[in-house]
Amino acid sequence: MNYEIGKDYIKVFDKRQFNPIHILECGQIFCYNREGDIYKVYPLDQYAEIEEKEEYYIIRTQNPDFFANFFDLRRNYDEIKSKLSKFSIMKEPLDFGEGIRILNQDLFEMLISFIISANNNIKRIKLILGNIRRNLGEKIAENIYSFPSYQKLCTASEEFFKQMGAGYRAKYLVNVLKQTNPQKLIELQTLDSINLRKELLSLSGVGPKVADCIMLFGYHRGDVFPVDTWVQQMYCHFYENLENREQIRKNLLNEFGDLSGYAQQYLFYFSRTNLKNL
DNA sequence: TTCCAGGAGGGGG
DNA sequence: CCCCCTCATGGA
Repeated sequence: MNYEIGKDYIKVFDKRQFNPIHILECGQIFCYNREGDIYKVYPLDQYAEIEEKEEYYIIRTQNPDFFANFFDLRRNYDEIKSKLSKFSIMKEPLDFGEGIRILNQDLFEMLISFIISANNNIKRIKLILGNIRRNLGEKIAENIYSFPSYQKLCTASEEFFKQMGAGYRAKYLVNVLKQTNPQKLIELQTLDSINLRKELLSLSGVGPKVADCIMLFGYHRGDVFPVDTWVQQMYCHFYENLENREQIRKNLLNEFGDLSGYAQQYLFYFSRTNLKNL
């Protein structure tokens, strides 16, 4: 893709392959804010601001290399979209979510974030994670705090996570911090998707859907299809009435193969914002 | 008031 | 294996 890296910025010229609104609002990330025309993004302990210019988007950051990888800039999404466009069901979602990219997010942050996401809504997920950041993280910008380190999170109690709003998921968080750590998650990268999924499923608070989200947004696996309530509604609307999410997942994986992860994100974004009006 | 949200854990059959 | 229930919380 056409982009330019400077000392403290990245300019992205191909607006059809990079739309910060769709990238950030499509449900894959919880650490961002919009202030006027500027998007502020703060994965892990990094920080960037994105603004649209006439000929390009500019990402202002002290760590452009990190965000070039974070925004998956080296991947050509024209190819992916071209292949996906052969599926008739993808026509509208591709148009609606033009410029979506699958982010390369931190494994440990994905684990914690998507445990909290279970049976929850995005607004409240952002709220809970923001509470945890504000209480355990370090200030990295005005009113913005870093994602806490593993060591810092380990000092937190179940009662603390409940106070942050995590509800009954507080117990899962305390448990999972004992089961694994960031380094162990990195070491799982070498596993094939079947065994990686098996390992993730052994963790507290990680079921089929959460495991698939971690694999897609953290490990960037294309051969996963997270099935949540929106995907299920989408499937019942466009394919057939099925209540078994595991069966839905298998069918969609069989349909989209290694492009499943990308297809899922377009379909999820489209369904969550439009399906209720169809 | 009831229902729902990027579901998972646990028990019983 | 499957089916059923429960688990906080806040907005609609």
